[in-house]
Amino acid sequence: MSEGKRSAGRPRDAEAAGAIKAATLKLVRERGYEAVSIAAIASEAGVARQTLYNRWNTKADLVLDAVFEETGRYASAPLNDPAQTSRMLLERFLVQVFEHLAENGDTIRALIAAAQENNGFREIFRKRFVNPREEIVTDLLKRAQERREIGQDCNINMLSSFVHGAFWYALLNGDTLDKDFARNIAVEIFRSDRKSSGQG
Amino acid sequence: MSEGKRSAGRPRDAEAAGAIKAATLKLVRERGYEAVSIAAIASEAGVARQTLYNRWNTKADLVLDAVFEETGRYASAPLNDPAQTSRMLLERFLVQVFEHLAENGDTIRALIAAAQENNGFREIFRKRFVNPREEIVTDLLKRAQERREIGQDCNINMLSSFVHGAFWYALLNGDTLDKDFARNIAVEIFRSDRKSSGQG
Amino acid sequence: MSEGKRSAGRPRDAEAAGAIKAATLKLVRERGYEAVSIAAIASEAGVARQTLYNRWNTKADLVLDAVFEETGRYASAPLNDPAQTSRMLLERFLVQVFEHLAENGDTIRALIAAAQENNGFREIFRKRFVNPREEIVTDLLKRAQERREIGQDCNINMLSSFVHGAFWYALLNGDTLDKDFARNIAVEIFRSDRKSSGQG
Amino acid sequence: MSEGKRSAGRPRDAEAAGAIKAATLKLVRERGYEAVSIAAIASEAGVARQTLYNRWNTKADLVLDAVFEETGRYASAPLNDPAQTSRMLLERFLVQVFEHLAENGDTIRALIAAAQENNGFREIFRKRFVNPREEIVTDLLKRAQERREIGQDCNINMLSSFVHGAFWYALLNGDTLDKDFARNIAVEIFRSDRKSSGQG
DNA sequence: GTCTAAGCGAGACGGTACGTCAGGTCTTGCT
DNA sequence: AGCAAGACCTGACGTACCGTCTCGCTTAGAC
Repeated sequence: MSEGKRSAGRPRDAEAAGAIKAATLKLVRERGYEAVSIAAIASEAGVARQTLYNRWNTKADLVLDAVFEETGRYASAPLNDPAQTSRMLLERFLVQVFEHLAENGDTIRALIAAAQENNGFREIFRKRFVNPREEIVTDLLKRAQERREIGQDCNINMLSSFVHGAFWYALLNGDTLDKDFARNIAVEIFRSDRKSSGQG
Repeated sequence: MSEGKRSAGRPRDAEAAGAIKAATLKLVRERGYEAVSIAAIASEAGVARQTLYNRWNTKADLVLDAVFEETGRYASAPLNDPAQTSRMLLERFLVQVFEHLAENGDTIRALIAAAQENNGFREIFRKRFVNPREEIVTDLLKRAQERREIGQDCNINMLSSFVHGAFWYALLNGDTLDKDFARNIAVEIFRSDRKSSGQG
Repeated sequence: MSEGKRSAGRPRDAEAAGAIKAATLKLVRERGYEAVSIAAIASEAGVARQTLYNRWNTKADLVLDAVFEETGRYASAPLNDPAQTSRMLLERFLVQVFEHLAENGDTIRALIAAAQENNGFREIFRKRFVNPREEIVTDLLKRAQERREIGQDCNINMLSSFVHGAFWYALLNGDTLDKDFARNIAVEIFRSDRKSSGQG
Repeated sequence: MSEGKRSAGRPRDAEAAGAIKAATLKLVRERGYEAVSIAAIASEAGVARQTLYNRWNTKADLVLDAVFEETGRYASAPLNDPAQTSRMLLERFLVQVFEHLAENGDTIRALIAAAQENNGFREIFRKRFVNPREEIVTDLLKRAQERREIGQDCNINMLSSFVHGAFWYALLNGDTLDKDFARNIAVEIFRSDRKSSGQG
């Protein structure tokens, strides 16, 4: 009863979606986003080209879906572990993200690129990818504020932008995202002695 | 000594380069990077398509050149004005940048996207575009450190990444880059009371 | 049994082939073989350029097909009319051929030219165009030999080469192929008093 | 006095013409007429492309010149040797021609092809190549007629067309032109017993 | 000895055509 | 109504030639 009236006609092949997403991820990782054609994905998945068009509007949609299949389920309960400092939690979060990017960075970069060339896709990408991750960090920072690990009038959103911006900037410019980088971000966000007057 | 020996053969049409770059900028602004074909640029410039291929290897090269023609010469003596706080100088720099991006943001976004799809171009883009701007901010921050406006052991490069990352992130996600945003960045970078302990 | 199993997928547009061949013939007749581009044919036929590439490998293949469409079905039952001398039959055949060439001579010349520049095409042209016509003449000459209208040890193939050679030579050199020419060929092939000794 | 007033300016490089023609022949023999570009000839000859345009209007003109340089000087005094039958003389002439074609056949075929695509060139080709060779055969046949080796009312021009037509036809269709073929042509042209009535 | 006219090497230029590729739509018969 | 297959239209790509042009340099005879 849950799904209302099943529409007439042949139902969609249940295995097709999985095969297509798997093929998409495989090819995008191997060759890069731009070098992969829709025909190549269909062929790799053993599926007719039209089947892709039946389910996704654009290549970007499809790749986004494929990446999320794998990616959507990360993220981690322990980010509000009260036994840890917020700095430690942020660092741990970033290490997780960077590990994910070690494998998927090129694909993500391609998605960011695709988002620049298609406003509709940029919205989808923002909603399904950017915003959820942003929320994780702003939540973390809010708790830090509650726990007095960070100043009351700090601009949480701006700090979040610093965090994400820093690694987007690095990612897009080809810098390596390693544990040091994660720690350095966390350190600098939570630094108390930014102003030298604190030392006088 | 100026230009060495002129190579043999008919010299390149001096006006063509200008016309091509102008046409490129015009079309990229009107239609976006991906929607502009080489043929369209050639036609707009009143030039044979082959002439473009004679001078640039890829569309990205050409657009980069065209953008730099206009863009390379901004940037601002007064960033070391000793009568101003570094926070004010940073804010002023960001306002300048954002004004430039108001017109060229779409093109820059397209270039960043193109850089993700072509490693060679990413290097060029980094050298000719990213690094110079980064240097402006790190220089500013170093002087701030010398003037004790910022802590001695702050990570200058990380703060610079925060600055650039913040507005790249906003730019790529479709946020507006206005004067408030510029001020907020500067405020947060130079905040003294980040840690709540400063209030205890 | 007629056409075997129809292959999957959308069938080829049945009208397209006709339109394309008609356009091809029209343009080749108007402008000559070399001056006709594939794009022009496609445009004249109201069809995408790619459609031509889907069906024919080269312009020569296409033109050959187009010419044969019109040309393949001539040729004439009455060439073994026993009430006529072989000389008359040959003359009548040549008149038919020359009438066809009056309209298609330029196209045929272009095909012969194309055959010189492409060995594969020369083979096709020979099989589909040259050999069938040659056979008509050799058959006629064989019957003439059986009917004692021509010497028993005459070299039929050589005489056939004389016939076709004579009008190819004329065609390719721009001479007119009229009824007189047809008659003169037939007369000379069947001449009894070639050697002056026959007059002594 | 012979060559009128020499025009002012730098005289044409005397060696260039030779080098260009040699390069032309070499490349046309190696690659075929259509596959050779003017740029390739210029490059092979070590000469500027414009130099070719200064001296020849089209590629066909150039190739024609190049072939004639080598070819114009054949042909043979002994074709009126009174001690030989005309049949023998014709055979000998054809053997000479076929030997020449063994090396230059492809080039000649290309020229014939080029003549079909350019009326102006066809005229030149006819005057400088076809007619002289035709005259050799018609002269030979006229002498044969005077010597009563051939009937008085034979159509000399038609027989000449048979001779040239036969080997053009063979050449253009890719048949081999060997000594047997030469003999068979001569035999058939001079056959006395064409009509079987001659045997009755 | 300049002057002048032309050829030359080099190579850019406006064109035109090529053959390929990809995207997105459509039309079949089959499931 | 979805699917496999594949033809179709559109339009961009990068390459190859063509014939013309524009440079700076060279080569001569004319003045």
